[in-house]
Amino acid sequence: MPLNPWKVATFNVNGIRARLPLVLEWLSRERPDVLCLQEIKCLEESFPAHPFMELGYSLRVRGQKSFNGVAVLSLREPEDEFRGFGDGGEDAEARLLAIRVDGVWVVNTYVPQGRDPLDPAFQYKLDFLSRLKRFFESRFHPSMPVIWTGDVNVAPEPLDVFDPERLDGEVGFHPDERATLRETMSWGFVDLFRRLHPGRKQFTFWDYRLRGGFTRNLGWRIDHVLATESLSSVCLGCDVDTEPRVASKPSDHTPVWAAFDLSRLP
DNA sequence: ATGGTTGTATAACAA
Repeated sequence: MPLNPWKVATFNVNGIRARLPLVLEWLSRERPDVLCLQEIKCLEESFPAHPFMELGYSLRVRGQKSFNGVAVLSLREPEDEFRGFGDGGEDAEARLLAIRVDGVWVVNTYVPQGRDPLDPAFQYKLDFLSRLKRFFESRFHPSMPVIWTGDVNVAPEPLDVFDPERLDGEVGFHPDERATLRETMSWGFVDLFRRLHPGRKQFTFWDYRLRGGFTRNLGWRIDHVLATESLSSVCLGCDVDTEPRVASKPSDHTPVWAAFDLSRLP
């Protein structure tokens, strides 16, 4: 590792106010250059900004009362940002927040969960993923250093769910979602975790409702750090940190991080 | 088990 690896991390916190001590502890220890949060479940004015600022982070928050909500923390001040798609379409749900910092675009998304393949929310999820591809096409170029990260709510491959036979066709592991995710990723994204750890079964989310779900490893890999080729080529590591998932009062997700040597960017 | 738990508008959703 070089002296200054540049680190980005993603964490679906399932309520930032309920998770504040856990997130602060993890952030103090890991000190990523950028931390993307999803499901903060509060308005921007209710986000506990001060303890993060005391740790030296700049904050961008796109909040929503009770549901959804995303935030991006960064050690340096963002150089630019996108709050929502900004494409003229519906932008009421707080699910997208992007910043450019240290010359890297970091796009943080909380992709709709989809509820059930027969629910209208499922099509909304597919539409969100398609709209994201158009967002990437219109704002960036695949030759740029771009990271798409967050809770994507789709397990890409059978290895990414605890029981691929039983879960085939369920929300989160439906062929249509997997195909739509591939289509959006085809703009120019590499799944860093899978590229670095082929064949490894490692989840990022374990449903609270399955008793002993974490211990029995009944999980899903649905939180991702996806990067364009230039960043992928200087990636130093990408892994899942399960420690916050076994702490007291855990989120149902756990952080995923990736490190890069930006000085070697082509 | 059309179950289970958790966070938020502390009632009923959403996940």
